[in-house]
Amino acid sequence: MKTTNIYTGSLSTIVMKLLNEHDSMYGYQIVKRVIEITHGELQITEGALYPCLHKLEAAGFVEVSYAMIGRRTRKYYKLTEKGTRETVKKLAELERYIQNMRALIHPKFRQAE
Amino acid sequence: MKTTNIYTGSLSTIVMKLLNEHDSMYGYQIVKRVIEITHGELQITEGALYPCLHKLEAAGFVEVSYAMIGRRTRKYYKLTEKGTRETVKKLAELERYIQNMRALIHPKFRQAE
DNA sequence: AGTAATGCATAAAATATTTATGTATATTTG
DNA sequence: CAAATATACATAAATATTTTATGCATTACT
Repeated sequence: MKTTNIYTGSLSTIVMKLLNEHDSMYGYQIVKRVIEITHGELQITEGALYPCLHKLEAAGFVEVSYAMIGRRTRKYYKLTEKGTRETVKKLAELERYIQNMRALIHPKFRQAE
Repeated sequence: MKTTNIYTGSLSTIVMKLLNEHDSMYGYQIVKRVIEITHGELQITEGALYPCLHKLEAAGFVEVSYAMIGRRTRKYYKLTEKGTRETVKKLAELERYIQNMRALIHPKFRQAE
């Protein structure tokens, strides 16, 4: 039984929060930044990241611009206003997740009934 | 774009921790207990729970016993020793997840480089 | 008697991620 | 300078997980 990945379902939250902080980022930069912040504990795969970014774009949560670096095209993603509102929701959801998991895991921390 | 479920990937951790606390539980009880603890915010579906329990059993993490309640059979799950060791790992993984997500979400909380 | 709750379970569809692969440019290092 | 590594995008197949839908049967409530 391959242990399930607990990070499943968190990718878009992570990406959107990073975009919210950095104003504008490109894919490779996101991958590196996550490794940096989590000290290598979380390594986003490109196969997950790019489809995620494309979905965010399709949903109107990010907008895209291009930059030429030498002869190479770099694709920048930036949160739209709609995307920023969605990010707020995602972060609130994450906070609730953490609170709920705390309640489940540390019964002492359970809120009053 | 249907928002992704952040609880994805956490089900077996939740189940194993509850089993660890309660010594022995049956499926329906797990569903109800999670609703109770999270004040209805997390509702485990049976379609997810039962396959999860069966996988835990196949992996040797839980063992099963039956009880007759009236004319109805109730199936109890109990952590094995191996399952308890796995639960410890899962909980450590969850703590790391929360720390990493905190580092990603609240840059102020980031650990020293 | 009919509805809701208890209790198990599976299957189809939807969703998400990992792994593998592909293409191309740029930089570092022996 | 050639080879290895890093940068940078992307997609497809396989895998994993969950939601939604369905089914069966018993028990409690109204």
